Parts: sequence; C-alpha cells; structure tokens
Amino acid sequence: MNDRRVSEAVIRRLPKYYRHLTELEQRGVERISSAELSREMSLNASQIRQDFNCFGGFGQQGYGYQVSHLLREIGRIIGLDQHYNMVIVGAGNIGKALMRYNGFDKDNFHVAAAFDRTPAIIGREISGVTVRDVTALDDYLHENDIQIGIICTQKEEAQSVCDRLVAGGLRAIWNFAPIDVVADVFVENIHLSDTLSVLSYRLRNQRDGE
Amino acid sequence: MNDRRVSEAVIRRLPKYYRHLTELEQRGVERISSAELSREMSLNASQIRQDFNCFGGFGQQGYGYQVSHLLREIGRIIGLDQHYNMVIVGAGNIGKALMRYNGFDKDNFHVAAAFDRTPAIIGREISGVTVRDVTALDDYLHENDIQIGIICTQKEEAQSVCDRLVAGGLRAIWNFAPIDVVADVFVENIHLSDTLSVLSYRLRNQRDGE
DNA sequence: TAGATTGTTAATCGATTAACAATC
DNA sequence: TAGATTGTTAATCGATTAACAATC
Repeated sequence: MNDRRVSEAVIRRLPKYYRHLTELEQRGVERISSAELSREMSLNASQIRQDFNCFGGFGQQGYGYQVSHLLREIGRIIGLDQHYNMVIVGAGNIGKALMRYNGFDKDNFHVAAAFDRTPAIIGREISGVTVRDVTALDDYLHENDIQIGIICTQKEEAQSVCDRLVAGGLRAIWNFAPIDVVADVFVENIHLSDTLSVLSYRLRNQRDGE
Repeated sequence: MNDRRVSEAVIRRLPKYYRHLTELEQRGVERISSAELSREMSLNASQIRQDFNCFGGFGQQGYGYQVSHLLREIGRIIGLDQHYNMVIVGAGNIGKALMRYNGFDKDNFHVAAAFDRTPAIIGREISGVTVRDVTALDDYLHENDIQIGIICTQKEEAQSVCDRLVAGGLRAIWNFAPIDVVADVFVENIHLSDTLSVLSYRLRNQRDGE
C-alpha cells in the first residue's frame, strides 16, 4: 500500500472506476485484469494498478481483480456506504432539476430540504420535498444533521449562502452558481458553462477529429 | 508565442481567466500584472504568463496586461465571438433546466430546438422553444445548421442519440447522461454525480479543513 | 510447475514553477 | 534613466508509463 498522499487525479478517477465496475458486475463479469480494464477504459494498465494500490492490494497475482470485491472496496473508499443528508438552496432551474435528479443513489445522497427566497416557489413540493423560505435556513441547519450543501442560487447570493451553510456546520459544498465560492470546508465548484466553452474552443481551433 | 500544442490543462483554464477578467473589467480595472492576477486567482504568475503566451504576447513589459484587450483576446480564442446553434435531446429534469439556463450567453449559445420521446412533453413550450418528437431529429439536423448537441436522455439512449447527432453533422457533443459517450467529434462528458462522489470521498477521508 | 498478473520500483514525460534577460 | 513586468528558457516537481521481481 502506497502511503503517500492520494493525488487529486487519482481521487477523480475513483468514480470512473466505480461506474465501470458496476457495469461489469451487472454484465456478470467475475474477474478482470488491469490489462483488460485498461483497454475498456482507455487508461494505462500500470496507472490502474498504481491507483488501486494507493488504497491497498485488491488484486491477486496471476489472477487479476475480483470485480465484486473491487467494486465494494472502491465504493467504501469513495464513501458510498455512507448516508448523507443534503440541502439545496435555490429552487430555480438547476435546483429543481437536482431535486428530481436520480443520477445518484437517493439512499446514499438524500435531499432533506430545499430553500428559496421567491414567494411563488416557497411551499411548492418538488419530488416529495417542500421548498422552504430561505430565512429559515440557519435554524434548520442547527436543528438537523446535514452534511452537504448544494448552492443553486444566482451568483450574487452564492458566497453569502455558502457562508451560512458553513456556519450551520456543513462540511461540504456543491456549488452550481457560476462563481468560485470560497470556504474552509470541502468545495466543488461546478462551472457548467466552462465545459461548453471548452467545446467552443475546440470547434474554433479544430485540428479536426476528436 | 509558444507553438507547441496547447495542453488540456491550459484549455480548461481559459474560461476561468475569461470569467475573472470579465469581473475585473466590470469593476473598472484597466490594467493588471500577472503577479496581481496570480494572487486573485490563486495561480502561479509564471503559469499565467506561460498560458497567455501559448496564444501570443498580450502583455507589455513593465506595464502588465490591459484588462479589456486581454479579455477580448481570450474571448476570441475560446470562440465566444462565434454563434453556435444547439439542440437538446431529452427534455427531462436536466434538459429543461438547460433550456431555461442563462449561465451562458444566449446570443452566443442558442438553443435552436429540443427533442423528447415522451408524448406528454412533446409540444410543450419551454423558454420559447417547443419540444419536438425525437423521431424528427434526423430530418431536423439535415435541414438546419446546428453545431452542438446536448444529450440529456437516460443513459440507455445516450450513445444512440449521440450517433444520430454525429450522423446529422454535429461537431460537438455536450453529454449529461451518466455514461461516457464515444464519438469521432469533440465530446464533453459531464458526470455530475462524480463530483458529488469526490465530496463524499473527502468527507470520508477528511484530514480536515479544505 | 509454468503462465499470468499483480505490486512496486525505476524511467519517462509533461506540467508547473523559478529565474532572468529583454524591453516598455 | 530606473523600475517594473513581460516573454522565454531552464529547473523542478509530480504524474504517467515501463519494467520486472514477487507470487498466486
């Protein structure tokens, strides 16, 4: 087991491994070698072995990796055996979409409450969750055990909402407002339009093909 | 001007620069040095100069960079002076959210049409765009000049939709289905829940702080 | 045992950072 | 001119890839 700090790049590959292994398990594949996996995922086999060995030896020499075991271990490393309560602030386009989204396991990542400041939206029920007045946010956070805050406000309010979430004890922020929020907890700033800009760049500067 | 191929990392920093410079221009800042910018953006000053010099010398020795000029140049490099027509396939949660989204400039990135296969949704108007029957997709693409396809379907349909978009002549795919679509054009696979998994990983393995 | 494939060390490659001469 | 700051070359650092001994 490699004990040097796990790099950012490795961490971001973990969900990819998890997804692919889930696929393999569903297809009934029982074992896989790093070479085979490397072909399927367009990664380097050495890299795959290095990545897995950051967390301990999950393979067996001469055999490869047992898919179900590896899947379970990576799930545990990512923390998918945990239960997280989340709040969404801002029940506009993206907030609502995330409330209804089922791309992540609902048992694992649970939307406990949603908040907005618009009277027309407050009180509405979306995917079984009633939208509350954002003025009630701070009290709510103190009375409930929430781990993750999702920011879907306008960019102007994002940082102050973030501050309130952190003051309320949250340890992780998933921000969709088009600004980098800054906080002394774990933050993922999602900049959707940045990725669209990347496509624009490539179209503009296309030295063709992919 | 550095003529070696512009690296992936540089490309993905371009939208960040663009956002920050827009901010600066709005605040009325006229000039900025790489040192100052590095502080504000938490990047290294050398890196900033290297990045800009991939595309030519935008600065002036002893002075720094003129914000408005740099902003305009980076916008042009990204291709934000272009007009793109886009189609959205899948008018579910995320599809609808993107139709209503105004995080990207509407003049620049225009949603020309949306498609779905669900009768209840077909015909509905969302943000001024009527949802069409997805069976009409191929004809539509041949009759209209579309550059970017946005996939917001279930993961099961994503690849076949992608194939149809490419067959229809599109050169760029923005995919939100939780699967990596493969195509011989430019593809951005957005895996929203992967970033949530990263937060989960950090919470699980927190050696505290940010 | 022989063959396969891991775990791990070493080599390579590329990206980031530092240094400094050029120049405004 | 002197001072500031770029553009660019060189040094460093870390991540990726290759190699191979360990071992199932």
